[in-house]
Amino acid sequence: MSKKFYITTPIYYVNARPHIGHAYTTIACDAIARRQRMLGADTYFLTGTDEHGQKIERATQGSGKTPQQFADEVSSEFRALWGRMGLSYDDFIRTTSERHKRGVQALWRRIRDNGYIYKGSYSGQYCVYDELYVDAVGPGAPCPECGRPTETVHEENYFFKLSEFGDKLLKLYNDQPEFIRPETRRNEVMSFVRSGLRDLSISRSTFKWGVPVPDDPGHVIYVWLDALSNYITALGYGSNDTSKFEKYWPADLQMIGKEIVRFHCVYWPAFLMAAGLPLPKAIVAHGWLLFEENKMSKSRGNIVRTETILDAMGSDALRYFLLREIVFGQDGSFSFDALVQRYNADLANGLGNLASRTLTMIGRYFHGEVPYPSHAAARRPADDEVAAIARKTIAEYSSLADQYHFSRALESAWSLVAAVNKYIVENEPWTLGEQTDEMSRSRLGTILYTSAEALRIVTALVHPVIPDSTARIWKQLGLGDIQRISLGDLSWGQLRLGTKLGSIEPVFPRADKSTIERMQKMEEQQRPAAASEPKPEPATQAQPASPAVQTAAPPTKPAATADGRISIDDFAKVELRVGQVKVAEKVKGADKLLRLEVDLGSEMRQVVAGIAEAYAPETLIGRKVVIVANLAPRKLRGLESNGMIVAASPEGGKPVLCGFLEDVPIGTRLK
RNA sequence: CGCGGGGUGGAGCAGUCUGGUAGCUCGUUGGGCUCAUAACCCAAAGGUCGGUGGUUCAAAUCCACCCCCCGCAACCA
Repeated sequence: MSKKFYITTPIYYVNARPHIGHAYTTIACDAIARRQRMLGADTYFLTGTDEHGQKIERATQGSGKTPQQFADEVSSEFRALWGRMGLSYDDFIRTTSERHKRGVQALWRRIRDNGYIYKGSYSGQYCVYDELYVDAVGPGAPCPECGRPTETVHEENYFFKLSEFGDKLLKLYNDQPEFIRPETRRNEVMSFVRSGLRDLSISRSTFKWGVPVPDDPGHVIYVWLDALSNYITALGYGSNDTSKFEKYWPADLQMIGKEIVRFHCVYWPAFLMAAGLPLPKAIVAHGWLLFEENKMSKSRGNIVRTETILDAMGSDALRYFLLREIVFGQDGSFSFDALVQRYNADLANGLGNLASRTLTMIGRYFHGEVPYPSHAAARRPADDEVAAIARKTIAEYSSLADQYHFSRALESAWSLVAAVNKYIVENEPWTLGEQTDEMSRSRLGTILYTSAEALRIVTALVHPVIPDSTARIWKQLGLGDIQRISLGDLSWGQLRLGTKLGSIEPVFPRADKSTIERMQKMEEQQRPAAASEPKPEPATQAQPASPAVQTAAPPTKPAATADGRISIDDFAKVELRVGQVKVAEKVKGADKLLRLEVDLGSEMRQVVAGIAEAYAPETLIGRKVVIVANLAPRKLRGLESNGMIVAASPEGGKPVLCGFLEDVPIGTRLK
């Protein structure tokens, strides 16, 4: 019986549309799944979407859509993109599907019947964004995870006895050091668990969009319990047919992003332990993908759309880049420049060119049939060296790929490409091609066989990473269907003599500056369109049904004309006045804040301004500044700020105070 | 002591767990080749691996302390 391999991606929350970060995780899993299939494992690759929760329910309020419609839309976007990228998942689970709901409820019952669920009440702060209760902070306090304001809630909930699992979890981490990788994540989790676990609220009664708690339909199951269980419900857990569950569970690898480590490494194993189910064998957390050094975020507007890269360069270019350039587990940086450079250097000039030169020569000198390597007089040590390097590469690549060190594995594969290029140059097959004597022909055959065989090996090894282009090279080598090869058996010398080459065509056309420009243009065109798209964030905040709520949505813009300009009346609402700084001092405990007392002529105002990094307090005394005089007061670091100081704020630079070239009386209004 | 990530040739990064000639890509300079996608190969210049101390026959790697940079939040009305 063949080995099985069950691999999962996180299920993606439909709160956000698919972007390159989602693609990164899924591509990594796809490459692993493909490799496992080529190794002969009975592989099952799961991905899906997470669709419940208050955030989704709120997002659709006032939009005219039901949560289900909204989830359907975004979920299908994920599937469309994955389809376009040819991702080889075996199943796509949605948390709103019947099979999932049934499974979650079955899991709930089992945990409950084992005595790990009780009813209690909670009153305190709750972060809607993270779907998380926040301990020990007052009303309106920001969420420690995301900084968004929390809401005060009073709920009767079901609780999970997480507190009973601390020791068992620590034992798990100790006994199975491979359970969480990389190690920094493991350390984080261990210190989190050591600091003590509290029981976890696992139901909500304040909203409806979720899976009902069995036997108590007034509650829905906590989204994380709901979401995490997808990994088993997709296998039929809790259904009539549990054959897949029996066969594939526990998972061999659960891939996650570093932001959800706690849920997967603490809560999930605890839930499983409580249910008496086997635990996954490994959880691997990858890093974040940054865009040109910055974190990608909606607010920055720098999320790169995967479609753009697919359109301009194809799926393999992206796959190769992400897995080669980024050290798996660490944060990585994406940029169009780096993408194109990597593509040209490794794929076009490296593998593509090697294929092209090798196959062209076989076509020209041997009528497109793989020639015979000579075993006799025409053999040179260099030929055996290439074979030796190839053998070493197979071993090295396999070992690194099995540890998910993609970048190093690929580096190793490309060292074989470089070795063959060098071999070709040093042996000058083109010179031999002009000779007709037996010896030269034999030598030429050996060189080209050696090159082609090395090419075949690289192609097979990296097929899981760049499936489309390697399949094409495989065809050009005359080898048929690459899917059928067995990686475990890959070894030097399997290329059959006389193999008839397919038609030769470039697999990786060179990219250049215009490719970059094209991608940038595509992104720019996308942005304004995206802005006008109905935002999932609630636009209507009219009914204060939930008092403390302030979502992260951009502040409501004042009434504006169609082209975004404001009337003079609107401007007149802003009272700008000249003031003179009388007192300036640092706000204690704050890096950026200065407390200023500003003379506006008619009154003194206390203003707190974020300019401490640009101006020393003493240099401001006596200086005339412009103040927004009628701004609503606001507390900053405990101090009330009455007004705002006007400054130019260069992107990424320090603020520069506004001033006048001529002298102006204090209190003068600006209009 | 807020959380996190870093400091390795000009740029970007591996290597650090498991000490033993510091590696890769790009760039620069000079040369070679012409089979190949203006691709390929060779050579050269360029590094006190943030600092100090320690362990060791041996430290980029292990230990201790310190310095600096970046992201996020607290604090940019």
